[in-house]
Amino acid sequence: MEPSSPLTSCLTCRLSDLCLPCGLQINELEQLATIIKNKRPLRIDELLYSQDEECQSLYAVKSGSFRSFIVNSEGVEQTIGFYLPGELTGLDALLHGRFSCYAVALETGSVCELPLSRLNELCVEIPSLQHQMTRILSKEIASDHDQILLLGHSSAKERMATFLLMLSRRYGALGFSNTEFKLSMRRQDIANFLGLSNETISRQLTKLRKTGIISVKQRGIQIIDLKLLRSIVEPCY
Amino acid sequence: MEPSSPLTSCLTCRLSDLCLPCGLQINELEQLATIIKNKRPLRIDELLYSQDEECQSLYAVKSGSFRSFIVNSEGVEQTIGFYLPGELTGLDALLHGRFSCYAVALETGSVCELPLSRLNELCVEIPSLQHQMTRILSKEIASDHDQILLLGHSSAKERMATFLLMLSRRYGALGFSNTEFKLSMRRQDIANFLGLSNETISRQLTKLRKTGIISVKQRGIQIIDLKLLRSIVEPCY
DNA sequence: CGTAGTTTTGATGTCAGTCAAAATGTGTGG
DNA sequence: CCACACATTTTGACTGACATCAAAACTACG
Repeated sequence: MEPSSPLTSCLTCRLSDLCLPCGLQINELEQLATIIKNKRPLRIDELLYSQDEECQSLYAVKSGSFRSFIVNSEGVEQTIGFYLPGELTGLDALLHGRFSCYAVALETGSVCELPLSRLNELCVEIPSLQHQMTRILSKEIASDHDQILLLGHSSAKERMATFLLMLSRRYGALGFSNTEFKLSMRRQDIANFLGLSNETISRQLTKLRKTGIISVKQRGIQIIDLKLLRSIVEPCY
Repeated sequence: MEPSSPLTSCLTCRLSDLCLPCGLQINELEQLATIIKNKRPLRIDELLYSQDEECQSLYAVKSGSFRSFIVNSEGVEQTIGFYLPGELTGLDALLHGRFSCYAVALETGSVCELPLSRLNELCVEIPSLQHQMTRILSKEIASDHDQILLLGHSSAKERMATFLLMLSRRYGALGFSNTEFKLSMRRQDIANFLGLSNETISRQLTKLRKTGIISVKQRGIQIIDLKLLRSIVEPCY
């Protein structure tokens, strides 16, 4: 009998190169797999965790997609990011042991639950697991810095292009098409993420469609001219 | 004879509660102190490290202040943050081993250099040091999220107030006055950090001065009505 | 088929950017 | 100590990109 159900085993998971197991030996993977708890699938709009809630576990996205957002004292909501399969959520909770944002399912999806107490024990035992944790934390910081640059110094057009390119890259890394994908979030969510209004998102998508760079069918996006899309962000292209 | 010069010893450093040593035992502090290298003081505008440069060490600010910024492919500069004494820089380099931003001295200052190879060894030996590293990484993520919220959803007035309150809090934590301090950065740096123009910074400071909330004498700032300043950011105040 | 939610489109307003110039500060050499 | 050059900050006038408001079009789902 396996130490854990096949569904949660990191050994057979096709996401293992993107996720926490990256760089681990087989016996270490087995150890990691033993601490993972199954969480029942979440449905659209279901909360994975809430801001200020005590953080007992981190969560790795197994399927579906999630949106994280913070709410400030005035009730203003800011979408911080979107999580796709293989990505780890809740890293900002390691400071005080409480989640500093909400995470909500954008579609039906599932996660691997990693109880913090056991994860911490394992990190002491397996230095390469600790190392991978540190790399994931550092990656989050680097990508937050990119987001700060985007929000501080880009036009609506550049933000829209950057957003589509970011999804393209991440879907590509997952083995999906990097030119054709379905948005799991509403226009409103994209707008909030990019610091724009949903009307502006709509208009920018229309412009990109009319110039033949993309095709838009509701949530379905097809990137027709990837180079031209890149040139919006990097004119040297 | 001491294992390291008194200047770099974490045992006597008044910043130890804010910095990497937080939560460590005395013997662990001694170990940490042995790996710290002295760096000669940096003068204004001197680079501590550069974007894309190989990261051999992290740096903890000992005195003075630093500005970190990234430059995108178009040459656009975005100030990511300001580092005050007790704060650790270069955390975004842990992913690929290269700095992903520049760090420059805003005034004469000095740093403790922490060679990564030795720091990593020590983290394996001392779990509470590793834990503190993780907390510092998580703190950086949480504060980046706050910055994303600020850039995505705040007016110029709110950004200016938030910036002053952030400095007030951090100077306070260092044991300095939280109502009277000298800005070490130019208006242009503040503007770039907040995603605004330097003219807007100037105008916002003038407005705050005229309403009696602060007094401005060049780089010298005095917060006259802290509550009123807070109420700009949190109306419930 | 009808209702509710989402997206698109259009008209108008505003906050902050840009440009330009004046005011103030800083540093250097005589 | 002063005079000059240069950098930074402030102020004013104008502009423009995106927000806001409003309504229509589209989609989804019972």
